[in-house]
Amino acid sequence: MIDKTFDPAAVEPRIRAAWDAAEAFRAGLRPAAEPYCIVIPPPNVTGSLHMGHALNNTLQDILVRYQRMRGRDVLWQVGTDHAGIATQMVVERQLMERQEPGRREMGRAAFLERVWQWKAESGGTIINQLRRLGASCDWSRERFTMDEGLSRAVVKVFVDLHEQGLIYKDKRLVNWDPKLLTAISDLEVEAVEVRGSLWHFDYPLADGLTYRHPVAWNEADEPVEWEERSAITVATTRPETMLGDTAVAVHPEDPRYKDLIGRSVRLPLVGRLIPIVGDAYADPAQGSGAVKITPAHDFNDFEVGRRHGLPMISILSREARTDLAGNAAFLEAAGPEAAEAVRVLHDLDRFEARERVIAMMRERGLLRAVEDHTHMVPHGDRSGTVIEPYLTDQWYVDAKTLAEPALRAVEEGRTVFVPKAWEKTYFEWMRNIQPWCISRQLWWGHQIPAWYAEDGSVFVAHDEAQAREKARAAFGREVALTRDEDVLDTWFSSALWPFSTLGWPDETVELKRYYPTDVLVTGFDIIFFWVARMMMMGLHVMKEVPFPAVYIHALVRDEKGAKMSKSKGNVIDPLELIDAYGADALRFTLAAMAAQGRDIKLSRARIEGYRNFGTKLWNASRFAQMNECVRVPEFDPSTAQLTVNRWILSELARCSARVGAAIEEYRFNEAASALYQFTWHVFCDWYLELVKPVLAGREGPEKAETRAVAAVVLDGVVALLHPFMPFLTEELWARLADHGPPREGLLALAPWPALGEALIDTDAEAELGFVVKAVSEIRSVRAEMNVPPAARLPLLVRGADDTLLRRLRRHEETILSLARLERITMLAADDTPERGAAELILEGASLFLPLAGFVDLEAETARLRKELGKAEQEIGRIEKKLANPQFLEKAPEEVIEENRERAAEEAARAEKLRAALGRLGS
RNA sequence: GGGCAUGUAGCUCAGUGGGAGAGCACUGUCUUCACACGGCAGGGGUCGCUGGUUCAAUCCCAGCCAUGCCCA
Repeated sequence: MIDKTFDPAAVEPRIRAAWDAAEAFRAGLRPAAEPYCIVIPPPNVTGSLHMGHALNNTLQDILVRYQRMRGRDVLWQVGTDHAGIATQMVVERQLMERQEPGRREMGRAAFLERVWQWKAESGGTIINQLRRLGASCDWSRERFTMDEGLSRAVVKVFVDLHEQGLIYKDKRLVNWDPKLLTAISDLEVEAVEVRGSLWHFDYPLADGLTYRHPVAWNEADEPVEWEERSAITVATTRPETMLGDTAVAVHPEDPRYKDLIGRSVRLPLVGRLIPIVGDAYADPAQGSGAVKITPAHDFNDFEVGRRHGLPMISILSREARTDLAGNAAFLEAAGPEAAEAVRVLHDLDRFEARERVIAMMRERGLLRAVEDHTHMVPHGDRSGTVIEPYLTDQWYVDAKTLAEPALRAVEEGRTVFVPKAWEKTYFEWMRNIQPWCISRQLWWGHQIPAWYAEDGSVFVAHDEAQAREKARAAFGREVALTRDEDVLDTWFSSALWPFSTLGWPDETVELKRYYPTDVLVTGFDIIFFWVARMMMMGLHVMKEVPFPAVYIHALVRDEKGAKMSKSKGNVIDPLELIDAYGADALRFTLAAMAAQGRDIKLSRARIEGYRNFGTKLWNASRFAQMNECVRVPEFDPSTAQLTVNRWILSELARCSARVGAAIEEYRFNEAASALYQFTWHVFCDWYLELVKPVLAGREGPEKAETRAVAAVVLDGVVALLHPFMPFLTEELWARLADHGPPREGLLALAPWPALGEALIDTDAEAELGFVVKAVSEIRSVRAEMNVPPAARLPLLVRGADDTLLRRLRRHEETILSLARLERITMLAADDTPERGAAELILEGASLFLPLAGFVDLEAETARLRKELGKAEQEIGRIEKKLANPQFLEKAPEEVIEENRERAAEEAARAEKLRAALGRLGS
């Protein structure tokens, strides 16, 4: 006997073990079947399961389990990425905590050994957590971006792209993390709003030059007063960078300054003579309208510098400390005053240098003003430190060239985004793509396969031997080579994931069979990271899109709609929810809330509700088992005789079609709600109640058929629900076979119950629709009239047509039981029931409930009046429409007809209600 | 400042060019032999605002307001 409630904590591990033992999720077991493949967006190896993962993987699992049941040969490729910075930080922290020697002390080789050791011990956390969620990945094929095979793919792509001129070395500004001492990508930079100041500095014009600067304006905004000035004022949020200024820019059309273009200012503190250039980057409305240009320390200034051929003077070190003494570029054109600057300002932290520069400018009377100023400051998302634009040599991928085919693929619909709106985001990013800086000053990662000779010439090769060979060819002799110390951005290897995991560069069977994959499921915040890069690399290397569809799901927020974050302390741990409610409840909740284009506000109340839903199905199964509803293998559902059985099979067939279509369109919430609606409000609320009299009655063909149908429908609903609630349904699948013929295998591998059109029976649906309506209305009247629930009333029917009579007779027993009636009596057309009977109108007939004992005349009057009011309102609205000649002329015939019918129906109903009120004497 | 979303019942959210829906919460009621993680019944909305298109707008279009996100 099935227990009263489902116990997830006890059942889940057992079910998981059964799946494992059967190797149920292994790809390739159905060689004749059409393949279906999803590669997991590889989670970070240092990570643990958060709500975003839970949603992301629940959706993938629904797709994958559905396709597996549909008979496809499914590969859900699982694995993790090596997360360069994050992993290195984790291990360094560990070393520090254990008071062991640091990374630099132990050296590169020893450190990497420690990282691998850490990976072996702790790197499997998230994979195990995915299993708790019920994910049906092919665990036997787990991959890691640092695996031998995947690393080989990385080297090959690097070498090939380099040969093709698509990877190159360049000196540009990068986002430099002065704490981690590495370059990071634009996407790892977070802009944080900071309340700072805007300092206005006077830069004296060279050669004693002066100009007229307006100081007062009239209403028409025309200057009316000027003053003679000998300095130009610039505003800056970063005073310390002035030491590296190489120009002042003004807008070419700015009347205040345009005559000064081509002249020079003498840079205070440094004495360098720098030009005033005209450039539209200077916004006349911003600050003083003149901006200092520091090409080596600001991305915009860098561009201005390029346009005007300005020198680039870097005045900061890798640690973001001032670097002035012995700095040739800084000293080259400096004046005598620079000596003091070097003495006072050299080797200071950038923020301290800022204070000193401000103080020195103030002492010299060159600080004109200070304003409060709120602006966005870039921060490293790992280190949290302020990112420094920094001039260094780095490796770059020519992303613009690779983006071309990736853009076209989406424009031409070879890859589609669901929902489509995200294509715009993708286009926007791809069309404005910047060179992708792929080198990182880290140890953990794929070391760049580039070797340098003593003269600095570089040899990119698959391995050292090949590099040596290339060097020999170039120099005509053996030369000493040193390998590039840097490693590649983690995303470089992730970009290859859809084919590197399948064996590329080898021409494996899997690669041929599963590439391109079928869909990529991910969050919108990751479009740039994964989608764009996988598209670029997939198209370049494989000449084919990596996936024809990208499903973008929502962000999971807390119940107030705030983004979950550790610093806010509002993160909900999915594992804790699984402990509390079971994985199935969490999964169903996420699926039910995964409406396209809207974020998920997760609350415990919702999860509890869907836990209850699972219990409901569980108890329905319990009921079926108690009533010996066992499967009858030779029973063919299409031969069912009883209308109620034909009806539930019809409803099941509709539900199955709806769920399948919804999953295929990535409408997870629609699939979930179709299942919820059918299971609870059709199967449990009505079917099981309707067949209770049969199941409680005598043995016979009707009871046998009902038992068989109940078993078929229960099997069906359990199977349809399996992609959403895999544990509970797998358990029920087994328990429902406690009696009767044994199961052949696991539900995870059972066929999807695609019940054909043949089971759809509109007559049965109409008939049961009537029964449901009749019972509901009678119950409603009883409740409103305060009839004691236990009281059995007679029902008098007048004016029923043949169909109605037949239906009443056929379902008399169930109507009597569900509406708590004593008997149904037919009245002749001229018969009037005794006074004090409540009347309701159904299908053109009058149904009377004699309530003489308990009827409350006033309540009944009020009830009828309300009904009548509704009917009249409806009639008014429809007749207004029908009276409009335009409507009759232009609206489609069927809409007009429908309105006419409704008007007639409502009119008849109103007529009867008025008569009923008349009988009550009001 | 630019771009993209979103605004529907107390809350969370579906939905559609032609009769406003769900879940939760709420109210009343029932310990009836699957289930109180339950049954039955019920209340509750000018579909953000203003215009336009249309025979007909919650839905399409424009503007505005509000909120959120992304980019500068």
